[in-house]
Amino acid sequence: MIRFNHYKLQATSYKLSMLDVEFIRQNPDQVKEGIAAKNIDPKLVDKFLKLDNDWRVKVVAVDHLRSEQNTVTAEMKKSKASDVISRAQIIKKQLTSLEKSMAELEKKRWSAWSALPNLPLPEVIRGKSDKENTTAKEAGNKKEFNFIPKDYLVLSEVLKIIDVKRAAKVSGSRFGYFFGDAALLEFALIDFVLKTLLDEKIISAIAKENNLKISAKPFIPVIPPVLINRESMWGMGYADRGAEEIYSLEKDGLFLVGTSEQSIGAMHQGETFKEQELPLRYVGFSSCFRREAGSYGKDTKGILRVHQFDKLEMFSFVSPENSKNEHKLILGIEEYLMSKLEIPYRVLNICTGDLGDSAAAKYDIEAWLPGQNNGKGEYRETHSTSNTTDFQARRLNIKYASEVFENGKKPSPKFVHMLNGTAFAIGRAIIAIMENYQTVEGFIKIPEVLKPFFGFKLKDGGEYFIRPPEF
RNA sequence: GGAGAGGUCGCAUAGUGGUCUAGUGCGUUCGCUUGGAAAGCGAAUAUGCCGAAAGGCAUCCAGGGUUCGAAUCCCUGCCUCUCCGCCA
Repeated sequence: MIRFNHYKLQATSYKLSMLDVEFIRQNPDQVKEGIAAKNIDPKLVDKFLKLDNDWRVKVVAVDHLRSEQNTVTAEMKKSKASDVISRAQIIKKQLTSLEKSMAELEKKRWSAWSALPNLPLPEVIRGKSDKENTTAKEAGNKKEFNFIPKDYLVLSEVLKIIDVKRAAKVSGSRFGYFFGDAALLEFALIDFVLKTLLDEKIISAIAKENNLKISAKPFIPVIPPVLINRESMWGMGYADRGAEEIYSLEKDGLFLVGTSEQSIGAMHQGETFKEQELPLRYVGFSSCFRREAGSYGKDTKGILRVHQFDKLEMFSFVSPENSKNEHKLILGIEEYLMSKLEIPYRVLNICTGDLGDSAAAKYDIEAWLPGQNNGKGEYRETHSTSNTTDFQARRLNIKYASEVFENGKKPSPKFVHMLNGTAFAIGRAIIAIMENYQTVEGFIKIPEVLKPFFGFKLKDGGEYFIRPPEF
């Protein structure tokens, strides 16, 4: 169990905020509704408000006393009379004890505040668990196989491209080696994603396809650190609930990212963008690390659920009025990538009960895996995109400043909205390719869109099949 | 890992116990000036909290300590730079 020390953060983070305090005070019922919809006890709101109120009373008292102290200190410059000194000493004593009790309240208030998750957007379906997620659409043609399609693990056994047994010797369960063409598939997917996300024309076309009036600014490729500090992890909203999912290096105070979202989002902490710099879009590539502590017994075989995998991740910083469209654009890109790969998928609207702490809205994409369920096929999650609105931005103090005057003045900087979405989780994408592109012989045909990368291997007829080593 | 230097208001710098409610320069904004601009002149220019407001309080990397009083003194941590060592 990892323990995050919020109190250490508290003093440096008093400038920061989680949910807007003023909003919680003015709209407690709305906050309770949103929290309850996420299956979190709405009484936390009352707990926070009580502590908030007590703390404010203390702050006023302390400020008043400090003001007195400043007055006496100023007198002291002129006269060091004994009555002035004794008054100063009395104030100091009172202050010391008052400040102590204020600090205690501040800690309690801080952790109560910190425990409140982001609120779901009003249009998100209210639901208890993933069972109440709804299917927004199904897309792509499921191939008709004239044989029973095999599970990717069965295929790789013969093809010798994924090895979990040796990985178990070296690292334990839930790890894998990717060999040969499986490794090349990873590089091909990276190549394909970058060609897509760096191309303004493609992004513009995707926006048009989805009827979005939105900038077609390309993504900036980034390879971020995978070890990040506590403040950054906390700021991205991953340190409170679900901390047991995170690998930590206690000795160094560092944490392994579960997704490059965490290191990309946190890199702009404390910064203020100019409005014209937005949207700011990144596509990150990194290894991702997950303890999978809560998933004992789930997907224990193979590489569907592993402790380490590589992922290409989209991340956007946008102004608040653009975040819903940005979310749809990211979903649109995910769908574009899947449709270009010609893998059938469905899009899920994630209900409130299945949202994480930082998300206000979320869509998942599940790819069709024909080899699962004894060849009957099954949908499995491959993509996920969340709009965290201003939740992460508040915790990390990321704002943007408008150059447009309002009432003859520049408005003060506002919090940005931050969004993330999977381009490809490589392992799962490779699984989807293997199962959807398998042949009766147990070979894997390379998808059309990935062919350019495999150009040097293309055989007669411009095709290339992954085959067992003896071929 | 060893030795040294340093972290001050957007940037650059001054500041070694009360005169710092932090000076100066640059940048930025507004005004004057101008046919228009530049220059010049004048003014403004951090954030957070409490407050209806007036105003008050806090913040000089962070945390702790000394003191009636800390940017300044002491301790700890983090970060940056220079040199040495090790290293893809």
